[in-house]
Amino acid sequence: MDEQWMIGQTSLSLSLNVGGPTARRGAPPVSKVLVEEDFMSSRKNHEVEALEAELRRVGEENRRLSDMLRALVAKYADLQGKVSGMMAAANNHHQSWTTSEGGSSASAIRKRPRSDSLDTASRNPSPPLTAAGSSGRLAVSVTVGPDQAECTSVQEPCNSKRVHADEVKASRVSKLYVHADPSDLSLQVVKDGYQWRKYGQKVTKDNPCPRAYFRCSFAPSCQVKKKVQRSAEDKTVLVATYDGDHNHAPPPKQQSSSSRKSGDAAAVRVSAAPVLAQQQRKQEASTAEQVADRKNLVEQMAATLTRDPVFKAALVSALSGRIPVA
DNA sequence: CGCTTTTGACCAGCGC
DNA sequence: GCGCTGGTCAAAAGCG
Repeated sequence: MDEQWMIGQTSLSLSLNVGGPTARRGAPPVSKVLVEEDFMSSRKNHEVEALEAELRRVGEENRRLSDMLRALVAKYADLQGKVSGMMAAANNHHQSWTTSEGGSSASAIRKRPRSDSLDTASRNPSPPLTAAGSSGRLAVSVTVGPDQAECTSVQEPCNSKRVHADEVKASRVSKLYVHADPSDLSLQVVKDGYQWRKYGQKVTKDNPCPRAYFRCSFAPSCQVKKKVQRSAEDKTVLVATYDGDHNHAPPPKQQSSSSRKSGDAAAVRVSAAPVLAQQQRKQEASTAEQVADRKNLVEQMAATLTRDPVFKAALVSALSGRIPVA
């Protein structure tokens, strides 16, 4: 987003001209003055004073809100700078990651050898982890990218296998939070454009709601896994944990909708919402794509803010104290 | 008939 | 070694 644009919009969105043109001193409607001048003169003076006071108050409110918006924009610019730094660092890290691709793979951390667990997982840029666009659902994704794990090289010998595996795993794990209808007990509502096959369900210790395990069924060699579980705190929130990167493109809409359960039209009406990891790995993206990425990032941020009760409360209190209750 | 889901069993890691 | 826990397998059932 362009903060210059935002600043430029402040006068548009916050110029609350409540008093209207008739509130100006010395410019009353001529026809009314002719007809009711004597009768209305004292009352009009009263109204003009009131309107002037209202105008001053609104102007003050406008100034305060503008200040708030400027502060918000400044904070946004600060955060954006940090994100840019992280992206640059990730780009450097990704280059070294890619060059070390020839050796053993991260899939070697798998506990059990399986016929389908041959190391075919590539380190291709992961497809967009998207927020499901089903009606009324709100999703926020959080990705832990390779840059956020210090030791991600799977070729380095490591004394602690456990720590090493955790680091490798953490480097490819991302979470997606989806607001779902609490009456819908299904864990299938986390639609992200990919085809998933459920292969297990387990009740975990820290959460009474069962956790469902999914595997990417679109490409047999794709080893991406997804865990979906309702949040223990808020059962309307589904937490989808993605493990690994898809080594293929997202299935076309037709194919995605051919699946019996995942055939929800809304499920494929997914925006190509980028997550940080994807942005970090796609420096070569075109300018148009970058603009779209930024737009989606802002949408995600807005969604996050609107879901934050603290933010809402602060906004309500800020506005309620300044907008008169007629 | 082929694919997906369900669900009990099994396995490995970890703490005691 | 034992029990707990998370993750996975695989047979059976369901569905279009």
